[in-house]
This record gives sequence, C-alpha cells and structure tokens, in this order.
Amino acid sequence: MFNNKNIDDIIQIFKENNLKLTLQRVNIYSYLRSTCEHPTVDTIYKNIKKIIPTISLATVYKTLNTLVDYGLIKMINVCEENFRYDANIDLHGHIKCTNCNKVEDLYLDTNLINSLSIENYDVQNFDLFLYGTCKSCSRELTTV
Amino acid sequence: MFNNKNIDDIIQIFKENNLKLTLQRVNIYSYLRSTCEHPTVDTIYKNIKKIIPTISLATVYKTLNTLVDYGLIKMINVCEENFRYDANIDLHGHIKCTNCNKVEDLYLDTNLINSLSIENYDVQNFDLFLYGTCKSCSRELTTV
DNA sequence: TTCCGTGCAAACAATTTGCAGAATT
DNA sequence: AATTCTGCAAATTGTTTGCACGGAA
Repeated sequence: MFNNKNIDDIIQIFKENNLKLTLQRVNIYSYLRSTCEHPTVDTIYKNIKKIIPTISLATVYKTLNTLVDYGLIKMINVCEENFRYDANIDLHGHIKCTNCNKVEDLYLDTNLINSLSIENYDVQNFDLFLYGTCKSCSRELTTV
Repeated sequence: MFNNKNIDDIIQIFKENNLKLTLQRVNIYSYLRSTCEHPTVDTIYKNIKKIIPTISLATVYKTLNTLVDYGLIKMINVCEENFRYDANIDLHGHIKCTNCNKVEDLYLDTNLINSLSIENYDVQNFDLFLYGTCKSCSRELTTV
C-alpha cells in the first residue's frame, strides 16, 4: 500500500511537528502527496474511505485543517464553491482547464516571481490561477 | 444619492444586457462600482439595507449571481471563507494585507500579463492574489 | 497514564430554491 | 398582458463543534 520512502518521510515530518501518527492522518497526507489532482474534501474522503471505511468526514476536515495549520498542505480556490488541497507547498501557481476542470501545477520562473513584488507592500506569498482550455480539450472542442 | 453619469452608464449597461432595471439591482451594482473595498455579500447587504431597508439577503445573492453571469462583476477569493465582489472587470490582480485584511487592486504591466501564457493551454483569464503586509500595518507592527 | 485524535450527531453558516405577490417592460 | 424580480421561509450544502470513547506517546 505504502511506498516506504514516502511513509518514512511522513513519519519524520509528523515527528518534527509533534503530530501524533494516526492511520487517518498518515493516509490523508500520504494520499495528498501522491496525487497531482488537487482533490476536494469530498474526493479525499471517498478515496480514504476505500482504505479506512470507518473514517468520518469530520476527521477529514479536522485533519486537513491541522495539516494547513502546520503548513504541510495548502488550500486553493480556483473559482469554485469548494476548496481543493495541495501537498505541494513549493511556491507555484495553478492552471485550470475550464472545460475538463483539471487543475495542474504551474512552475513560474524566478524573474516572474520577483517581478510580483509591489511598492508599499511586503509581499510574503501569492496565489496565481490561470484559466483556459487544455490542449486535449481544445482539440475536442474544435473537432466537434 | 446617485451621480447621474454613473446611473446613466448603469441604465445603458442593463439595457444592453436585457436586464430589468430594478431599484435593488441598480443600487447593488452602483454600490459595487463606487467602492474599491471588494466587499463580501454581508457587507453589500448591510450597505444596501441603508438605502432599501426591505431588501432581502436572497435578493442580494440572486442579483450578484446575475451580475456575475452577465460578466458585469467578478467574484474573488483571497484565501477566505467568503467570496468578495469586484465591479472592476479590467484584467487586474489583487493584493491583500494579511494584517488589516484590506484588498487592493493591482495593475500589472502588459509584459507580465503576456508572460503568463503557458505552453499547452489557451489561457483566457487569470487570478493573481498577493498576500503581505501593507505599509501602515508594517509600521504599526514594528513600532509595537 | 496522559493527552490528543476519532467518530458520531447536532449545530452552524453560507447559499440556493420555491413560490406568491409586486414591479418592469 | 407577459415576463421577470423580489422577499420570505424552507431547504440544501459545506463545515465546525461537543463529547464520549479509543489509540498513541
């Protein structure tokens, strides 16, 4: 089920943060680290339920909030009702295909990031979300 | 109460979009056009209530959704539970002071906007939110 | 043994919906 | 006169909370 390297990393990270190692937490965090789909709470819940059928939605919420508080994951909102979660905490943006709704990571070059600094503000963080149509959707849309 | 130029513009815009001219709508849209505070639904509701005490929250929601659907206003989410609304639909970003929570408009130079185009995607829109501390808050925070 | 996390159910908050009456065209 | 909007209340959805029990340290 688990890749050992990955699980060792997670144990290490939890210990550093004085977070108790529970099956629920490890699975949620591990799942988030393994996916690049930027899942919503609902998707996370459904996936973890396959492994831990007794898990409750409240636990998923509590765990996600804890992981956000400890800076281990990030919440993103790409023009949607719901938030999505991302275990990739490197400075990066996101691009959403407005047709198929997938959200991909977007690495920005350092110059661009630097040029985001603004007069009058001490900028600590940013969210950059691009919206458009991905290649396969464009193809599909023009063919029809 | 109303600036005539402004109200004339709004009447014109509503007519172009076949939107019925109602007191509620005109006031909500006019209020959004007059403010640069990026208010939440609740703030909008409270402010419009001063002018139309009988207005209901449901009407505020319905009106905002209509205006969004017609592309007259935009919803933004700057890492908050609630959405904020902006009647400025020019391509621009936002910067939020994480201390006083104010949200300001951020005009980006064209080069920067152009450099946001991405391989594999036909980019149509973007959200850029910067987070940091504004000058007056920085001063306040270092003085204490 | 202490403390924290989990799971349940209830509570809460934000938003949407259905519908009758009112206002706009 | 036809259509659309408003305002109320109820419904829905997403999220949080309180608490007793269970598991991790």
